[in-house]
Amino acid sequence: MNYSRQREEVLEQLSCHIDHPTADVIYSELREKDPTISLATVYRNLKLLAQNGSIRRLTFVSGADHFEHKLNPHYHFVCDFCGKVIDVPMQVAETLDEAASQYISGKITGHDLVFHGICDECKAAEKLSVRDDDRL
Amino acid sequence: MNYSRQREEVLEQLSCHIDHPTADVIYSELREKDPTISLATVYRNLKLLAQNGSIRRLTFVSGADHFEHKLNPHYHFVCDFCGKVIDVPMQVAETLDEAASQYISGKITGHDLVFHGICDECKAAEKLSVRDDDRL
DNA sequence: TTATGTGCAAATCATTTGCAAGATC
DNA sequence: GATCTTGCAAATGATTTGCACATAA
Repeated sequence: MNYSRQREEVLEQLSCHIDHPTADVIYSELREKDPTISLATVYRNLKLLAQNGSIRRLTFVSGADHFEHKLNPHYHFVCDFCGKVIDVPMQVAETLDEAASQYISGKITGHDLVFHGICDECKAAEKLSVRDDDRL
Repeated sequence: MNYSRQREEVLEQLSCHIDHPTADVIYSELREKDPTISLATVYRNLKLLAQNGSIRRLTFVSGADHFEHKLNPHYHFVCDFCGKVIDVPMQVAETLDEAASQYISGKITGHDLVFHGICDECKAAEKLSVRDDDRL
């Protein structure tokens, strides 16, 4: 990955946020300093930076939202290669909510726990062909 | 909420999935049984059903993706009213990954933990005015 | 017989892509 | 100079909305 002023700006702008802005927020803020930067460049660089691990995209699964019928509460596993969502039938840890309540002032009603990794099928496929990570 | 055949169909179609389909998948499947149902109706009903708690929409924050500069790993709190994302500086529980690995066959690389609830500002505002939950 | 829900098409929002021009190595 | 990156505008994908008609209470 070559150097680019715009990518540097995107990273710097994100770094000075204590909250978690959207691409559009970053774009609007950058426009004030650099009136020619384009939204596409912001999106492109956010994606690149997320792929190389410098920043994190907060998302459950990329693409369209997924739905499930509400049964008993449970956790999920998302394959970061194919995007598949699998239920994890492990015990839900209610104690986590109590632990977190000491750190935030709002009222906690529950939590979502999503494990990330590679599913068996993708793990097998990965051995054969290296892929360019288009997700993230 | 009145009864509607279409809403019933959406709920039933989702119930018979062990995976986590998108709105479009539900729509395509329903079209075979009920060739006149519209995509808008599927979206509308998925939203209503999620709002009334019958089903769950799998999403981190609704709307555009959010980004953060990667510091040390940490958890998040999302206000279900205003959508705000706040860092939770509690200790990350690596033991969760081990626990989950007994239930799934893929390789786990990490996890995301998102607490849900109501932030202080919304909690205060809520006392004054009841809102119609447009999120979800 | 009023409020609610539907189907359709158009609108909107988030994100990506094609392409010609500019920057980097 | 070959390759990577940008800006712009157009394209795409996901979801919502306006409106006239149909259905439920």
